Amino acid sequence: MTDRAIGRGFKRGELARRTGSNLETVRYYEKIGLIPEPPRSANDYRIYDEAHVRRLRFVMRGRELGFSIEEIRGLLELVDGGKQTCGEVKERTEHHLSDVRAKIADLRRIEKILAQTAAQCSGDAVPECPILDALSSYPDVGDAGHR
Amino acid sequence: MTDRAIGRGFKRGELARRTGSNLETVRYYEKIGLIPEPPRSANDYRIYDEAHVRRLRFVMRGRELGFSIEEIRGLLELVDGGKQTCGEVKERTEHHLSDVRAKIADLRRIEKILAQTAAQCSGDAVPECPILDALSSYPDVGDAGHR
DNA sequence: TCTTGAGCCTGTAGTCACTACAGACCTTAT
DNA sequence: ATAAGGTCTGTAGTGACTACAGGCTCAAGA
Repeated sequence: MTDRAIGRGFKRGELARRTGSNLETVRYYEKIGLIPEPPRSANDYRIYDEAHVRRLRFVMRGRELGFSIEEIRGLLELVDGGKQTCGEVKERTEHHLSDVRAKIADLRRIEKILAQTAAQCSGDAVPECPILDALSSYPDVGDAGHR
Repeated sequence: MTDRAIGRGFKRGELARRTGSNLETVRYYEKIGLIPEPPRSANDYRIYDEAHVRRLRFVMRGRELGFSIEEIRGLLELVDGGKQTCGEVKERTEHHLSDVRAKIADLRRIEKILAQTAAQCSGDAVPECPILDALSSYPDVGDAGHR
């Protein structure tokens, strides 16, 4: 192969390895336009460089912090547009932060219920089970769409 | 229709309304075997009764508490088996509780990073952005599969 | 030289837990 | 008579991947 001729590029496997991403995810991100289509070698292998590594790391870091693909796409547009105002980025980050905090609150509510219910339980080999009772009783049926 | 003739049964819409679930979700749960196939009226409408309401509420409550469909299926098998030992149920609940706590810990870590990063940001219309810098730097690449 | 294995290519299907829709049928009220 | 609304079916779409089948090229070992 002509890798050396093209110069310091590397293939998909190495990009995945360097970024800690899954091999298939690389192709997926390319398909949905999060990372650019790289040039190809003579035998149609994708050839990446350091810029691709940085881009993919940005995406992965965003995912790790719980941003959705579309949020990351938006952040990348700000970056690519050049006219990235820090204020805009900060606003989106804070919006996302409030999403995260809402999720935490939700999970804490669930944690509380589970812990309380489990504590009521004897753990014996008895057919009566307060946990199953708790699952069977369904409070505030008329809830207006929260998850 | 022969609803009254069949006696105190009701149709899918009312089951959904009574349980607060989505109309289509009822059919979905039936398809995957979480709630039993109800008898049908002459015109092929599903006819439910109070037992279906209880069953569906159990499922929905479990989902609200973050149990997966398969976990709920398992819980239902314990219930249906009759030989439900409270100990088994408690064990599963506590296992799930530890999942929930792990998720909370994860989200708190994320919350912290986001809050710190946003705090560093001036919010001005400046092209340099500490948030984008933070997203670009990708710590501990060699992470062994946690989400 | 042959062969084996690794790595890459493509497109497609599967995952989870729904949700939505199209097109047909039936019921109910006006 | 007709219009609105509920129900039936199967299928497709969501998000964010992940996995696989079937085929190609390439480098190294026997």
